[in-house]
Amino acid sequence: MKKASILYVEDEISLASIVKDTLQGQGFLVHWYPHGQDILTQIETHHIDLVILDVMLPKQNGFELAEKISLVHPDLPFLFTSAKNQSSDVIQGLKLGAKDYLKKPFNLEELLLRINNIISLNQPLQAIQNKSIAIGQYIFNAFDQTLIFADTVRNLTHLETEIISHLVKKINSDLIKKNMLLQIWGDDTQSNSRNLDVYINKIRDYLSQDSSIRIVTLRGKGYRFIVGPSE
Amino acid sequence: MKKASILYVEDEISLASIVKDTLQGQGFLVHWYPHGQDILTQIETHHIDLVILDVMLPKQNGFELAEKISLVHPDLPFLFTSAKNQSSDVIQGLKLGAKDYLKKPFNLEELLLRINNIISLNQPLQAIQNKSIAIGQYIFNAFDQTLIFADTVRNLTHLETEIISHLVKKINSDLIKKNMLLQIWGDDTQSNSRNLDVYINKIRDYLSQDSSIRIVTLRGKGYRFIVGPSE
DNA sequence: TGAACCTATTAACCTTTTTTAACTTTGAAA
DNA sequence: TTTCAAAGTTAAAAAAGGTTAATAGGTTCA
Repeated sequence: MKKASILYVEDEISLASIVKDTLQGQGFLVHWYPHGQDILTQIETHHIDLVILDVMLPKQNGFELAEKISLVHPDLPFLFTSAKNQSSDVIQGLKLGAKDYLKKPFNLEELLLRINNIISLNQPLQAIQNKSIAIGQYIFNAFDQTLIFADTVRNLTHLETEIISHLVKKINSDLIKKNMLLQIWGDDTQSNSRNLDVYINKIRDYLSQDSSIRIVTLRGKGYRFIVGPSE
Repeated sequence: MKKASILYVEDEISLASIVKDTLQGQGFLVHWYPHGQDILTQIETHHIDLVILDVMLPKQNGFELAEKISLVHPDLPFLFTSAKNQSSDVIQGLKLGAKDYLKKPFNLEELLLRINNIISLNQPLQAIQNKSIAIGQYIFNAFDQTLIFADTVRNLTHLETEIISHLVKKINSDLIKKNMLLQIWGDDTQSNSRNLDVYINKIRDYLSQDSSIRIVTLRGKGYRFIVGPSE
């Protein structure tokens, strides 16, 4: 399972360092910043699964930051930590769309549990390995590298399997092409991008016997893998 | 949208009554019980979307109850409310799989926000998926990327779809151009702004067959998408 | 070793979508 | 009424992706 990546904004250095170590100890990839400047750029360049924002930051406070972030990335989950412990503060935070609001001082174990709650909810499909899963009328098995349609078994290559796995993981939601390239080839060069195009073309062909399956192109962004009644 | 159904176990009658009224006022269907007996039967007979458990209950406490429930219904989300406010209690509750743990006394608005967080997270996709919506005499489907007028299906591009989605979301109210640019392109440069102008022009054309639909320009601000008799 | 085979990558050419550019119109402020 | 920025309109340019085929790279096995 891939490490979840957390963006953490906290200006208290001693606290930040403890939290960072704890999260890293649990296998998270942590990007820590003492202030909110250039946060949007950071989100663009790194793949981020969760944002943790302190509310009282120098200059731009956590609430303002959250608003900016969710404007551009409405599906990126975030939570607040804060010494502002009034009910009204908590409510303001939650209203902004925060998945949680932890009052300071918080217990580290509680933080971890709450993070796991958010992240696990956000990626419901996990262990695809060694399990056959249905894609419309097809049956896909990443371990066997097979795609079955009505008694016909098609043996897939490694990359075909890899790409279908990515599609399946993000079924009915958006796949960012750049992320796919990074995860599959390790870099997102122009030529890898063309390569992926070729594979998508091939996979579209493989899956063409069930018309309820579609790989929609989000030009300039990626793809959306749609499986379901299309009426 | 269907009413979400909540199972609520709380032995303090006066509190329970207030919470119940509040939840019902928000459109939830509430099943309240002062103790945990026969809860599993209740879950079998009614469809339940969320369980709220007080921790300190007579006989069987909330933790025990939660264990029993999640054994049989591992995907049914639950949260605790409790006057047991020790960190260790919270952690114990979360470890059992609770989606949240509210310390008493809690603010009712906070409760509502946290409930909404849990319930909306639990049904993230269906809502968007494959839902056609009427725009005057047109039918728009963001998922299929189609716009239908009297048997004629127009396939939309990704950006066209994106922009119409934004219009629809703010139907009959103001759309701030800057926000649209940020959400769609990630920045609000001059050239993206001209680009949006081009798309608005195109979409006005697409929607021109129903004269009750208008995209009014709010010069220097954005647009207002008006659908309805044009008094 | 090298021929047959399979997979991945690159290339070439085409189509569609998005962006940019250029020119026109509009509307608010001076 | 003049002026200028914002938005409308149209067309051309540029970029992304679709498609198909050729090439490269590596295994396997005689």
